[in-house]
Amino acid sequence: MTNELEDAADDRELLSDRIRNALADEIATGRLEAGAALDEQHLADRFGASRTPVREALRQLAVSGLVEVRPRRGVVVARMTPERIMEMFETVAEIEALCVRLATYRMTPLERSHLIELHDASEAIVRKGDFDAYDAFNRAFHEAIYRATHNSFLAEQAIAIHSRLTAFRRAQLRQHERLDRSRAEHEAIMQAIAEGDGELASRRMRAHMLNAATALRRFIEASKPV
Amino acid sequence: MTNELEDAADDRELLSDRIRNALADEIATGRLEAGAALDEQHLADRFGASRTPVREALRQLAVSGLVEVRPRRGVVVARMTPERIMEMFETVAEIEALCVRLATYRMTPLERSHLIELHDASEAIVRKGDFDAYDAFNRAFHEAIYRATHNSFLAEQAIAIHSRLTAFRRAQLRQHERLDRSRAEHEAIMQAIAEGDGELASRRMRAHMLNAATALRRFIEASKPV
DNA sequence: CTACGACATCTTGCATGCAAAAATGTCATC
DNA sequence: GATGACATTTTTGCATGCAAGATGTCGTAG
Repeated sequence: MTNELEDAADDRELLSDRIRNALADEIATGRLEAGAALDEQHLADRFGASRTPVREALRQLAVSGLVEVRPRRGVVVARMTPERIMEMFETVAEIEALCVRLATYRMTPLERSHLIELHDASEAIVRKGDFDAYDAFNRAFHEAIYRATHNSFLAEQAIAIHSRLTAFRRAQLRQHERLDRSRAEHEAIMQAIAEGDGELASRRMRAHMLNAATALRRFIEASKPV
Repeated sequence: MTNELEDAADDRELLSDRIRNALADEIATGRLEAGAALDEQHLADRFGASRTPVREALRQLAVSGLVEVRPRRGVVVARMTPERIMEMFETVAEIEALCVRLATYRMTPLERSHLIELHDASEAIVRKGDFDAYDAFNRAFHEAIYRATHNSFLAEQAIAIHSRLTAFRRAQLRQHERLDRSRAEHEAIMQAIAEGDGELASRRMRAHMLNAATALRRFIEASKPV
């Protein structure tokens, strides 16, 4: 009778939602790798549920693009081409750029000081070379910017798209010098924000994100010697 | 045994997908109005299906934000506050602005001439005051720009967000002078594209979208004398 | 007349059942 | 050894069943 979700958080939360969240997390973190088949019965057994909530979860994941449904032929973790990944990175870069521009003009002093705090704390993380901690910080940093746009719809969209790249970003950030550069780029963005120059912050953010993408591309090409 | 989907397109398409598409269309066009309850059994009867595919469709619509699921209390068509609508408009405006900037720099001559053709044809539509035709043209115009970014992921996101505003845009465009102004704004955007000035095209597109939003806001405030 | 609560009804959430399509395996033929 | 027809197994797509939670009604107490 034991299953992974048995003592999960809230009993009022729907089973299908918990399964969806669990799978989304596994896909985002890369524990479920691209192309992996998601057998309904197998997942149902794994989560101690029936196929119905599993199916609902899979259909929902398909809408957010994390899995691919091939009618009557099963569901697989979304398999993305390098081109598509680069497209996603460019999109995220542009959205981050526009978020930071709006945020620069709209953030409250409180939001600004919170962002500075976050950024300052990241120095210690970089020094320790703690990839997981930097990952968490990075997410917090970018989400703080999204929220500072004072446009919650935009923030939601940004978070959704950003999170779809999590799996790739993790791989890419596991390089020490990239961690260093990432923080330096954040520093430059912070400066532009401090000066109230949204356009400059925007350009720097775009460059920051595209640098990350380029680092990733190199990483992919290096590890896949076709 | 008659139901609305009986002679629908492709027999290989999943029932749940057809139901989802049908509902998405009804919500986008406003035939199903915000706040309307979506009873599973009722919809199942309406589509000549059982509750299972209906439930799958509803859950998927919830992910794309068209409906709201209140656990154990049913599903309703997403009810949006004026603030949220304005947020959505701003988001769309910014995304359109970035799309047209990228498109200006990347579109092929073929894409450019296609866009010009579309724009030219819209003059007759405005003269006739054919709202539905202009609606269709407008969609085609904007989607042509999305595609011209040569970033299909971005284009998909843009289409998804744009379509969520369809219901509101329709209401807003049913004013003759707005139709006229809309075309004039397109004209200005086309000019910037022709000059290869992506930044200018971007600013004009943002203004164009925000004008539409402002027109809508007036419309809403006028029709809701609280 | 309002507030409260027991009861009845309706709806949802999930499990299970079943038919059809797809995948897989078997075996004969070339 | 490769190929293809056919049987078997597996898996999906959808229908149905049932229990628990939500909602509505009505009677009674205050």
